[in-house]
Amino acid sequence: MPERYRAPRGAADLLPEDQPYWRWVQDTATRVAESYGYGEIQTPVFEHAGVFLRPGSEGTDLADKEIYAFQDRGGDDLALRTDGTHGVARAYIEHGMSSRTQPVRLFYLVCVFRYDRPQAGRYRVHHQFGVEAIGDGDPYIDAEVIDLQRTFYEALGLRDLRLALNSIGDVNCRPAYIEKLRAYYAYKLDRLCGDCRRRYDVNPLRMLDCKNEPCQPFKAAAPRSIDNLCEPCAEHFASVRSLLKGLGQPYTIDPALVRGIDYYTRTAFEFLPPDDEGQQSTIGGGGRYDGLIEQLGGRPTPGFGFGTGIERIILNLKRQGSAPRAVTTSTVFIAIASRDLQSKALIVARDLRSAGFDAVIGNASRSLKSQFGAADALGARYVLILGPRDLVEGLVTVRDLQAHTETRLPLTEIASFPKRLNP
RNA sequence: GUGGGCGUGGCCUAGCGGUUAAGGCGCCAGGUUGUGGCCCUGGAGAUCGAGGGUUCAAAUCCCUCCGUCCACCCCA
Repeated sequence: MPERYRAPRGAADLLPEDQPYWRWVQDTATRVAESYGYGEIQTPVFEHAGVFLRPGSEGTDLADKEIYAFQDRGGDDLALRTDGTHGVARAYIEHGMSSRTQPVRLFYLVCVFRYDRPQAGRYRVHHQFGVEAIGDGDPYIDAEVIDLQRTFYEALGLRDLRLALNSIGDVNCRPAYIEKLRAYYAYKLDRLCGDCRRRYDVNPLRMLDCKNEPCQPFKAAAPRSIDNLCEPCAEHFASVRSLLKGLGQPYTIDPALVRGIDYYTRTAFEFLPPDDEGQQSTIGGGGRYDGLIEQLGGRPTPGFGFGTGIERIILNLKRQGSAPRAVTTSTVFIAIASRDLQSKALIVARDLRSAGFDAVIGNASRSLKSQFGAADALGARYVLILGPRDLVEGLVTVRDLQAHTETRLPLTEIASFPKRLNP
């Protein structure tokens, strides 16, 4: 017995019946992004591992334990993409996009890979819709992209999402802030949870969103990054807030919002469902990454973007009972009464398709009754019966499954039969 | 990486120590030798997740492993 395989852990199949949701979300994403002037970009599923594993990326879970890295047969170190931003940034540099009109506005719909234990709303292969505006550090861009994201959610009917906003400073002010944070926690370490003691060394910012009970009292009084921004960062953040206010875009400042990817600077944000009880409920998030392009060998170039998880969007759409609008089709099912008419059926089906119908051919070795059953299961509107009895007169029978009516038509006129059937 | 729940035909579920593992959905066929959705009848389809153990006897009890789901970590 050959081994029976199943999809690898955390990797799911998307069956035909799942597609309406996916199409809906992806079509909406494309439409909204293009309406803001963003152009679609596709980058490879894998990159040189160094694109993701840069100096500074160590200490993040994403780089340390979630990356799918491998050597190919030629010995190159490659890695499956963990997000969309890295590849886009690499492509921006590689294709000299800095000589295009700035900012370069890009969007993508991609699958990304993270080695992690799957659970509700989390997979090892998941899909993201993302947007990147590269080459303009103006706070206006932050507001535009956040606005785009909310517009996208609302176009899907995802309402009441909460926007959590923070600023984590830049290379000029963050080191000092981190030291301040360390100083604050230094003499409290023995009262913190084990995770936080570990974070103290590796990534002190992460201590801010610890959920363990012993650490809660200290979090509230911890120094906040927004109170420790350098002047340019503070001005930037104030502008972003002012622009969001002008847009009527509600948000809450979340001093504990620290994003897990190393390249973020200044603005960081997340969209969360209104009832966000779960910890992995973030629907989408992003921020500014003014150092990334430079880290990848480009000239210093600011960037801003978000990524949002399609699986989580669909999860939330289903939770709130939203469904894609049903598509009405007019499929014609060709039932074959006699096996020697298969060749004829192929031709008739082709003619119907070029007349704009969907046409599906029945299994000629099955009874007509069975073929009608198949037409039903398919949701076909019409069944065209191809049988010798009609054919000797050059006719076919067409049954309307919805109207329960039936007509015989000349074979030469089938392309226009609905008009003849429902004048 | 850590913890917990669950693994019975394609799907959902009953059985929880003792004759050929039961039902529903779905699938196939017949009831109309050229006609659907309802109904009736019949049929196919199960190494009871895998391996080991206890027992006269195990889907049922024990152990190990695997898978899966949920939670933690973290993130979309």
